[in-house]
Amino acid sequence: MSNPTLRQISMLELIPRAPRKTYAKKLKAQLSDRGYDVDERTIQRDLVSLERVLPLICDARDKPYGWSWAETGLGIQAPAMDPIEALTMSLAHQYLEPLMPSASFNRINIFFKRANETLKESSPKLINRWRNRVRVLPELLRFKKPKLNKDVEQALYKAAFEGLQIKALYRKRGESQSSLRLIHPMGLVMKGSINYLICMMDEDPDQPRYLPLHRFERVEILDLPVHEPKNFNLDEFTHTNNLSYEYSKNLYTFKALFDYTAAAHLIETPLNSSQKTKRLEDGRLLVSARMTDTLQFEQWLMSFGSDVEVLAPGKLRNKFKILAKELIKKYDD
Amino acid sequence: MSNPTLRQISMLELIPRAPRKTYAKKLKAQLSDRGYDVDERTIQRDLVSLERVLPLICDARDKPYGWSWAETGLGIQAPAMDPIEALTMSLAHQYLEPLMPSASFNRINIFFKRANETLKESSPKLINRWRNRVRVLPELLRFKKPKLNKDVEQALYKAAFEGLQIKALYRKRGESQSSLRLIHPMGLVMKGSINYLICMMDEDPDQPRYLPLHRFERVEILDLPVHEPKNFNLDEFTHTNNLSYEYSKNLYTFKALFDYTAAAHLIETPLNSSQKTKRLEDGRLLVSARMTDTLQFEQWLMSFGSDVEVLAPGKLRNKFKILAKELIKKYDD
DNA sequence: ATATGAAGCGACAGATTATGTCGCTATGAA
DNA sequence: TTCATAGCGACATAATCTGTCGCTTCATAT
Repeated sequence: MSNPTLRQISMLELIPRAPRKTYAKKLKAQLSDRGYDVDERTIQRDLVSLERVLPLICDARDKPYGWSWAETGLGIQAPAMDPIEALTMSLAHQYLEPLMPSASFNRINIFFKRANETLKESSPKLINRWRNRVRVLPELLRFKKPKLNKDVEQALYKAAFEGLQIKALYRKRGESQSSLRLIHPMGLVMKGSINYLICMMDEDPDQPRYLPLHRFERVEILDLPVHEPKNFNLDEFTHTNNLSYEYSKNLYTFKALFDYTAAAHLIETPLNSSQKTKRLEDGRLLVSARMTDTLQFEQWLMSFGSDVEVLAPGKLRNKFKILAKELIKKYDD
Repeated sequence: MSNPTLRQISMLELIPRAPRKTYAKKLKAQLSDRGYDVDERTIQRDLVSLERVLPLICDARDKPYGWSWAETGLGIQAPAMDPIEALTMSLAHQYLEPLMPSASFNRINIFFKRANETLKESSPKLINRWRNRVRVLPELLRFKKPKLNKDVEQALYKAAFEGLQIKALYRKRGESQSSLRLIHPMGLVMKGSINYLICMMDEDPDQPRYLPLHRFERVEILDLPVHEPKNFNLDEFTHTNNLSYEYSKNLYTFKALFDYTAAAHLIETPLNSSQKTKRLEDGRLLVSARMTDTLQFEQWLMSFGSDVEVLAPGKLRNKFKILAKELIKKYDD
């Protein structure tokens, strides 16, 4: 344990990225916990010597000096990402980019940057080819993402994680002015391009609410633990508040006829493992499966337009009957 | 540069994760390139001394010994992930899990594992709370993901990245037997839960094809560069092959009336920056925007069922008219 | 069976480094 | 001014690092 290498590696792992910083004394304590009991002087010397060869920054404006990794520096990573891992990371990057709020996404960009570094090093010429040759295609329409303040986002995550009350400037839907509120964060829900804070508000201490993060203007974390209803259950909350789409936990046996080309993909990516398909003589595809009763599923069915005919359950077929009639009413002029 | 710490860190960064391995001699050469010119004996000694304190594995069955990081070991990472970064990573994890092919996803799991490690350390009690209090909700129906062989996937990525021909056992849609083919990989397209290899096949050397990865049974990478059509353009290919949904690059001015509650989210997450909304006296929401002509957009509109009435363009309104008539035909019995 | 070569390992010695200690200095707060 | 805190230079000693060399082992070629 008296190995200077290992101690220095541990120390490097303890130094945060700028703008956060740490101090010799703190490092001494942390290293001591890990079994490296050395003089503070040694740590100072280590820091200075590592600073010469790594992107470390010493903020010497105040004493004690604050040490951090340069914001853009690449740091250390071992073991090396292998090229396939790196490719997969660059894919993950493409998957996430349109989905995550950009403030969050930027925050972890450094990991994807490192993946690209790896690729660049292993085959500098191929990386451009890869970029031109890989696409993650959207499955559905992409909406504009609401703008989200980075500090606000960070504070809300932190408060939700640590279970601390916040004082926040929040603008209600439709209102142009935001007002100061005391809020007890209880959870986060990401849905499409909108993130919601699930919380209790002091003005109505019985009913949990969901507030889109982008309507927060300023957030201050208080040092008070949140008060929340006993036995609060996030899943239950999202269901009863139409954040997730389940109508009920009811299962029914679904049956429908699809246009073959429109639904051929179901053969390889079935709705679930209960699905059965059969191609009929008229070319159409008969699909049946046990499904839970969700709005989402109905929307998905409707998106097929006239390429689907629902057979069962009767209730669902009926909904489509009504739909047909209402559409005729709208368009038959 | 004669600092043993830095040399050892560099060395650790050069050691791959098991089952891949590296050798003392190779390390000597690589370190020499980086300016650390030391004897091979020194490297051997470093390896042995680091093995005692880090999850390194020495495969001593053959000589030269093969060195690697233990498959499950956590490795080194500096600078420290800050807690917010770690939270964001754990979010990214939730976003990706249902989207990525699981073979890929497992491959980069180690990064998310590390994020959890960070959280566990900073607030061991809160991590469970976080798990219970954060949800990424699906925007659309999730299908079962086709099973994908890990080695096959890895080989196809590699071949696509490096532009090498492959010999593969591929099963055509509908066929139960797979057959051996010579294939020239040109790109990858991820769409929903299916990944496609874009490639030329020797049996038809003019027309690029797209083959779902899960229909490959075995892949062998050859050491021959791919032959591909001149000026191949992936985006063009996906458009003309219905992988991406664009009908044309045509823009039109879209106008429709939405049920207010069904479409209220458009106010905060507009279709694009050209969108304008207006609430009418009857409560409905008039939405207009410049849109490109895509199947996807039409499907999205249809998924609203009778909660939308398309006004313009006339062509699109007409499509809905026809839809209404066809639905009536199907359901009016 | 023998020769050959490659790789690992122990030993050694000299050079280098690492470390704790101490005292001095600079800085800001009381 | 005094006091406390940190940083820093110096120093002596212990610990280490490193290149070298020769021995051993093992697999392969002859």
